[in-house]
Amino acid sequence: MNNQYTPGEIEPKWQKIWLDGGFFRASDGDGLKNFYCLIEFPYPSGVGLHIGHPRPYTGMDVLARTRRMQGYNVLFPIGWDAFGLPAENYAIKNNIHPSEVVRNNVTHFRGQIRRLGYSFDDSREINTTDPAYYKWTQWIFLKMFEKGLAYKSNMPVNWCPSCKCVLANEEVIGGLCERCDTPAERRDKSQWMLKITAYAQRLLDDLDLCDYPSRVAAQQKNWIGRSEGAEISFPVVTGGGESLGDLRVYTTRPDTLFGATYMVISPEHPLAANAIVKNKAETSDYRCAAAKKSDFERTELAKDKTGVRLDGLCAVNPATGENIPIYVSDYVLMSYGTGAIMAVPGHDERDWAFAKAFGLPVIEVVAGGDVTKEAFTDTETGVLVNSGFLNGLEVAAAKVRMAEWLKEKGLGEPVVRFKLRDWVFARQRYWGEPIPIVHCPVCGMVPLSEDQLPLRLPEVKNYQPTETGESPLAAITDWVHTACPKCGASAKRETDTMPQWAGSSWYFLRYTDPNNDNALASKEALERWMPVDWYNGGMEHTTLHLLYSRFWHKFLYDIGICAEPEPYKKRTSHGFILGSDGTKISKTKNNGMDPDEVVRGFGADTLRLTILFIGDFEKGCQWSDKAIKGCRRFLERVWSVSHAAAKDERITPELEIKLHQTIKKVTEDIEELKFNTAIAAMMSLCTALEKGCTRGDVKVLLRLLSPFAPHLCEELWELYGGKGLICQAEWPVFDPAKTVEETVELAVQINGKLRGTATVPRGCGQDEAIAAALAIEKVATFAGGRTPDKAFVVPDKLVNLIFKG
RNA sequence: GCGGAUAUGGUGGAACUGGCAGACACGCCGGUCUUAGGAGCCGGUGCGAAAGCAUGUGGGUUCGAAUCCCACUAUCCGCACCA
Repeated sequence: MNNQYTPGEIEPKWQKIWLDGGFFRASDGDGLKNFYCLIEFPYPSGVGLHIGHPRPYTGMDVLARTRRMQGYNVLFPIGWDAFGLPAENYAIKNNIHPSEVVRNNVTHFRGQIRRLGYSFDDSREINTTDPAYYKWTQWIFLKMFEKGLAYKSNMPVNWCPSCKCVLANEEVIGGLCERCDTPAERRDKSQWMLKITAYAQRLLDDLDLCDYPSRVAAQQKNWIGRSEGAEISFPVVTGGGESLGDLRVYTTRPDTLFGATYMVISPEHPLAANAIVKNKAETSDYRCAAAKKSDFERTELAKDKTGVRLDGLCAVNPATGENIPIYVSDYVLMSYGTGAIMAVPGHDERDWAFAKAFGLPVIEVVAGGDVTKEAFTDTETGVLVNSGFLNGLEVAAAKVRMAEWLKEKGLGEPVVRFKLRDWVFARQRYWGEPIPIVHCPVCGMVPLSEDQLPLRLPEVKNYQPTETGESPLAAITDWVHTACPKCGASAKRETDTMPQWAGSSWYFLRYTDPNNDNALASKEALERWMPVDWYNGGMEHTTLHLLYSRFWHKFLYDIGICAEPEPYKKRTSHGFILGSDGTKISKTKNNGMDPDEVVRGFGADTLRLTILFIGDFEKGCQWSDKAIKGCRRFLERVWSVSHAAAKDERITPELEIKLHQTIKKVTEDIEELKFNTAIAAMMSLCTALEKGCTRGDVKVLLRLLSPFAPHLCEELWELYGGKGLICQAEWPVFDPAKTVEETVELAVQINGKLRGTATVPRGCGQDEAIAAALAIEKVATFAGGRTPDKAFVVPDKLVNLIFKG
């Protein structure tokens, strides 16, 4: 008999059997209990799988395998998010076509993933760079164009000088390019935009329909950034009293209008370039200096307030009727609100700092603080003062009263604002979906018709990004020059491509029907599988992919493609995994692990177990080689105990309670992604089995363990289990009555201090428990015949006896 | 500054709804088998000689607090001149 556990042999064996048998293919049959379980599909980079991948994949694989054993028809797909800069940069460096780079990387990834024994549905693999796939990415874009949600606009965008490409706001982290940490510059460019802001309110409201962790929901809420306030008009006049129209401001504190002692406009505001301004040279210098600053510099230098007064102009505070000066300062952003503010230095920190720097008056209009020392920004406790008809009101009431007053006088109205900006949706690079729009000198922007999709990426010799900010596609004249689909005149194609986020914004829909050529997916398939039951992914995608894909899905819902307003029923997030030294994994530091190496050395099952055992799935954790050994040891023990088990199939009564307890624990822990404690429970069960057990006992453990260590369990199931494969076996069910012992140990305390334990029958009454506690020698000695003054009994848990004096 | 989280032995980490803190594992110590052990198996292992003391710090509530409340500190993540 083979008594050696040899993962190197049994793992490839089972991987082949699973694949050949198609055991993990989801069925599109009717009347089944369906479960759609999703991981974020990987970007197939050249270096292959790294430590970050196996953790979420293994976690979700455990869930998928468990669900199948519980009788569900499970969709657990994988695909490749393969457009994007790294493949293109690699292609440039090594002079290989990006599509070939992707093909090689995918082959590598697929092999690595297979060697880890994941139960992905191999028949539904998708690839965002496949024209049959991106046809539908382009189709969705055209639908958005049709509805006015995709538009071209000339506006300041984030430009990465290193990637030579624009970035979405979400891709700029602290002023730096997310990908290469180069400070992003601001450039004025005509760009394709998607009007995600049109969905801001719904993206916020519908968070209530989703089961998201609080940190995810909070982060999205924050990013959408809703605020309620008012827009107010301030008349602008020249020194001579001549009217120049109104200056509109947005404020969340209309109640403080009486305290507005000056105004500030952004350097980009049209009024800053007004011809009537007397100190034109000075203001113009300031505007140029601000324009030159990158966003990075503008935020880094944030705290020092600079600015220039517009001489020859002033505004009129509509509440007080007083003339107040207007300044230009870069602490006011053109991109939020109206690009102009009323400054209330008494009650806004930034205004206070500016007023101090420029010697401007500070007026207290909300009592409660000391505005000579700092701005008083509290809105809960203050009462209005120096504010005419608002005097004596609390802030909330003052806001209401002011809104009425503004409406009466026609000076302003309530407004809701969001921090969320529209999505910059074009990149000046080669390796992305071509935007299916033609620029016609006669008709303007003309969309391709549906039958002209997919618009394929042309072959090029040179993918180098250009210094001018034009896409490499612009150099392919054959491709660029085309006939207008509408009038036939000679026209030019759009040469920008879509960002990497395009393909991933709807991929989960394609899995439901991956080969459909007539629709992005059939209605039946979408209804069968959507919404995704459980989507696990990384926190880093909360404001990017998660928000973008919710937006696209809502749009598809609006045009009748999808039946549900939200794509994901439940979202969880695995913690970030750090290197063995507690820092971010990096190749140079050699603090990570190579999955292939661990598979070779210990086996895939050991790797799967280790990566889940190492800590709480949803919290961050540190990779450590130490844990591998213990997990491999455990599998060896399962191997030996299975061989050593008595041939009897009946369960041993002594173990029965432990078995039911473990089934309960493992089943419940998997639902909560508490894989680490589930594994601990199985280790403990294994220890119990080692003291003597039957094959029936072992079979319970094998089924519980099989989602975690599927190869080993298949092998042992084949040897001792019985019919079929363990991946198709039934998940064990526990009997709640059998999870509890007949007797329990009560903790016995005297005056709150633990003094011993007493064994009593489960469910015994108070008096019996107290009597048992008093019977303990130590307690009896202490009591010396006295009865306790008081006693607290927690049934089946604890007795606390109180003796006074 | 705002929002979200975390803090428990030598280490990774457990602990239901307030009820025996340290499950499970690593490491370490001892034993055993062995020509040998960086293998296996068995036993021990929070600190303290003990009374006792222990869940980042300081208070509080309670018969009883890792858990609840208040005030801090430290670390991590996200956002940040958003009016």
